[in-house]
Amino acid sequence: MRLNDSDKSSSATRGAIRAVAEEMYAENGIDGVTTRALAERAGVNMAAVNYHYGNKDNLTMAVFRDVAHRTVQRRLKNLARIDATAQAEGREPTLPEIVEAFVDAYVNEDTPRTGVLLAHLVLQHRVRPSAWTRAIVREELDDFAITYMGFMRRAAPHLTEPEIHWRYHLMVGAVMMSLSDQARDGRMANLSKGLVHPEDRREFKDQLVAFLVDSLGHRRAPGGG
Amino acid sequence: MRLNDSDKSSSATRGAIRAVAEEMYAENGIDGVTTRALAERAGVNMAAVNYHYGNKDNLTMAVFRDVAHRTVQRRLKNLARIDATAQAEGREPTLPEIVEAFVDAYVNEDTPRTGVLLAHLVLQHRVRPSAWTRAIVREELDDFAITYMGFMRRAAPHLTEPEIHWRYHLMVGAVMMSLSDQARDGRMANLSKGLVHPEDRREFKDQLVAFLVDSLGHRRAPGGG
DNA sequence: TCGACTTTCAAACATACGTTTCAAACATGC
DNA sequence: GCATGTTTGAAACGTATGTTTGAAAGTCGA
Repeated sequence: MRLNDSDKSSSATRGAIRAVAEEMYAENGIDGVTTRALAERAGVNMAAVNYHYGNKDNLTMAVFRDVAHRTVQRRLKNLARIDATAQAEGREPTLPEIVEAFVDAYVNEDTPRTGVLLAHLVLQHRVRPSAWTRAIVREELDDFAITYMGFMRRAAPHLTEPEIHWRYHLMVGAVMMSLSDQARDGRMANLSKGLVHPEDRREFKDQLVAFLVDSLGHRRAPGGG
Repeated sequence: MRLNDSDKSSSATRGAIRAVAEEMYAENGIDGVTTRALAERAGVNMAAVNYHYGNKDNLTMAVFRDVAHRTVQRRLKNLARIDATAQAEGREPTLPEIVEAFVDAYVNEDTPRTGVLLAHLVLQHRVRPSAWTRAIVREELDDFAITYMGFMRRAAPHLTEPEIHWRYHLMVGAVMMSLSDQARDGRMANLSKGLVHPEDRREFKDQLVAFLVDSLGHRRAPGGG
């Protein structure tokens, strides 16, 4: 028996566990997945999870670290492209451009579960922060946040430095909550009696971008009152 | 032994349980409070929880239903006052007015834990919906949402009907997440290296209102692109 | 075919939690 | 003061979960 998992990467069992974990986390949330249910659905013995991943937290962390990493990479690529275009045209990136670069990872066709999974991670970290959620947020997401705020600064130069921070976090909050509502066919569809369709990627993207661009586009008098 | 709790309302034990539950839910989150820890901190036997409340879910539901109810009542009162003033002046309520009516329940001095608790409820409902979270959301919050959207419609007549729904939910999402960050001395304070102070009620309110008013104040071209 | 290593499996294990039990303490009306 | 109903208390219970165990099965090179 080996505890080091560096050599077990090609096992079919290991892969099945990983794939099913991602599915189930997206469907049931992080606390809603038990080792037993996971093993059964993957057609695998329960002990295999511990054999291949050491323990359940390790598996969970692997899944979500990967999701976070892929999301950030995609966004950084988007931002780099936008930056290049803007520079070539002798201007700064625009707000709609950078907002779209942010939400793209969620509304994109080829990464269907990404948004829901990342929302689960972030909400879990808020509802019940743990060692592994903290680790992922710090190691995979924090740097990107700083980078993104740099772009916000350039695209919305009227915002003060505190406003940049506040609005970045408010923006992330709005997006995460809307993703979690989209996930479990939710409150919004319900209250609107079918008027809005959160599961429609196009509508989702349009409404999200519109809201976010507006929310970043103007400045109030500071200190107000 | 009585299972009906209508007569046990005046017990000191019952009150202690309830008070400590509210404290602990605000501090540790909903899943972070065990019957044992609660009983110990309240200086009460574990069985008292079940004796006075039937079971733990009942207690939790009582706490959060009350928080939700009080929040909604306060907001309705705010909106009624705003409406009266506006009508007297022959105009519609303004966006800053109705946004402030919304966030007031959280930034107010005399209800310090309200915001954090309600955020825990809403996030819990998203992360892990259960019978009792669903019941509270439906019975205490949904009606208010409809009412509030009515005010949004009047204060922001340029928004289409779907936009009203989308932006209400995006707005709620942003607020809930910012409250949960304020709660556990959080990511925002951290990333900004002390530049912003989410625990400062005044700053919190100003930034929140500014963000929300902007996010509701303008309309993008629908369908975009 | 053998032997060493890896992987799978059913079962047992440890633990944390909400809940129940039942007797003791308490309160209250007569 | 006693009988009756209420509240408290320590301990036991049931259950769900992640984890460990030890043997069986599989893999593969010599």
